[in-house]
Amino acid sequence: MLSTGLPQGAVPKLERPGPLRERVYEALLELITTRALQPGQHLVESELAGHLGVSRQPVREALQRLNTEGWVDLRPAQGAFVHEPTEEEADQLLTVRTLLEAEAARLAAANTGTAGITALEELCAKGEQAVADGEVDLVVTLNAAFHAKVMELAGNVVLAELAGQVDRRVRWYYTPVARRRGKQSWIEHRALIAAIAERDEGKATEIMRAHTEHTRQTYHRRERDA
Amino acid sequence: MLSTGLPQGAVPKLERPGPLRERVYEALLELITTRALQPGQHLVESELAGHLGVSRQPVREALQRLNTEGWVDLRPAQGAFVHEPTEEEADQLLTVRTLLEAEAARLAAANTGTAGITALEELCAKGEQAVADGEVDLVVTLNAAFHAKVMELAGNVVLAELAGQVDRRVRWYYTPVARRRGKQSWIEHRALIAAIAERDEGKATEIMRAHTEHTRQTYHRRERDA
DNA sequence: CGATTGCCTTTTGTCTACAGTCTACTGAGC
DNA sequence: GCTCAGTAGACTGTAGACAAAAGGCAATCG
Repeated sequence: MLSTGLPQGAVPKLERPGPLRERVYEALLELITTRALQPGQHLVESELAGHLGVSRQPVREALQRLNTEGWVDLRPAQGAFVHEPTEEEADQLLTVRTLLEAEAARLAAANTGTAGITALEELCAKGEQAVADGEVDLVVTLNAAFHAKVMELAGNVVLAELAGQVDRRVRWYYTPVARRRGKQSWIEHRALIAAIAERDEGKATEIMRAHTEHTRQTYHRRERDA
Repeated sequence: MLSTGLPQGAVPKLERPGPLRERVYEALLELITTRALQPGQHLVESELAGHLGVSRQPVREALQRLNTEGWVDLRPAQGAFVHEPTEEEADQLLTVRTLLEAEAARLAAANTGTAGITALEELCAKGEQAVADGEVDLVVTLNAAFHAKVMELAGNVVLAELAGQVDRRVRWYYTPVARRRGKQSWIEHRALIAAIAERDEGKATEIMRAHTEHTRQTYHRRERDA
């Protein structure tokens, strides 16, 4: 026990900058997902290093991590290139996402108590409000938060980690068309909450599966309507 | 098109050593999975570097990759430690594995032609032979090969990648007890092949699910019987 | 005798330098 | 005019060196 009379949360924890490679990683991921770095673009280590004001080393480490996670392709002795999503890959990612999310819904239905339900309902309310207000970016954020919450309630850390990566990449592919699926999406969220509250595993699984399948179909409609 | 009259596979590809970090990565992974490096052990970069005859840099890069894949925990400014599997984590991992493998079985049933069936049957025959001969290591290898083949037939690269990582970690946790599940396992493999050959997606899914669930139960029996 | 504080060792985090390799361009030969 | 060899440039892959942070130990003060 600390014998100083300081109140618990008063000390701002003296924000440590954290490892440089982490921040470089975050920065690059941000640049990629926002399309500031376009697919296929050649990433030169020294350029990025100079641009970010660090040495090549942290940049290298960040690039390698991005490589293992599928964001960039690392061609030997040639450099890093932003990964170019293919139609097939997007479809496969969506398949996996459906699988993981559906399982998360099932586990959430099995484990969640009233506290969790309340949290979901709050997020859902916020989301519906954001849709009504036409705040597109906020809707996207809240949608991610909702799914993340379901994942959290599932209580499977391994599953959550995998789904986190898959989701982020799906969102990357999907961003250009994410705008159109607004209202209907939150209706489905409501149904999911109900199923979880009833602890109906099968129902929750099916609703989530249908929900992410709708997302996939929206994605595929992209080409025709674009 | 190459105009040289050389046969296609004749040139031994002039074996390039490949990036050092890759080889270091493989080496460390081998050391971890074989328990040469025990869970919780502190991995010192300079030691590993000296031991492997390389500089610290490739070791660092390998460690970071191992970190993102969950093999080691990288505590800031303190170093790398071999990850210590917990009971809970093992269970979650097995859950995810069941999920991924079952989906792979479903997709394999949907896509596989006669060539694929033949390949599976060959692997299965080899496996049964190895069980009969009591060649334990070979059985483990063939089991992995069989599941990898099913995954390949599923034709979903993303799914395969995820399952590959999960499987490898499961096998790490599971190795000490992997010995006991021999004969029964290959009977189930036979059933799975039949379901895939019939293109019965539901049946294939269920068989694979039951199969990996058996594995999980075997794992949990470990404590009592050990 | 116990707690605290300062120093010291160890290890990581970062930067700079050098060597190997691939690409693209230039110029000569056919 | 086209092809091919040669060469120069650029970038990555690797190594070594320096600085900063964390943990451990001992000496000191209460």
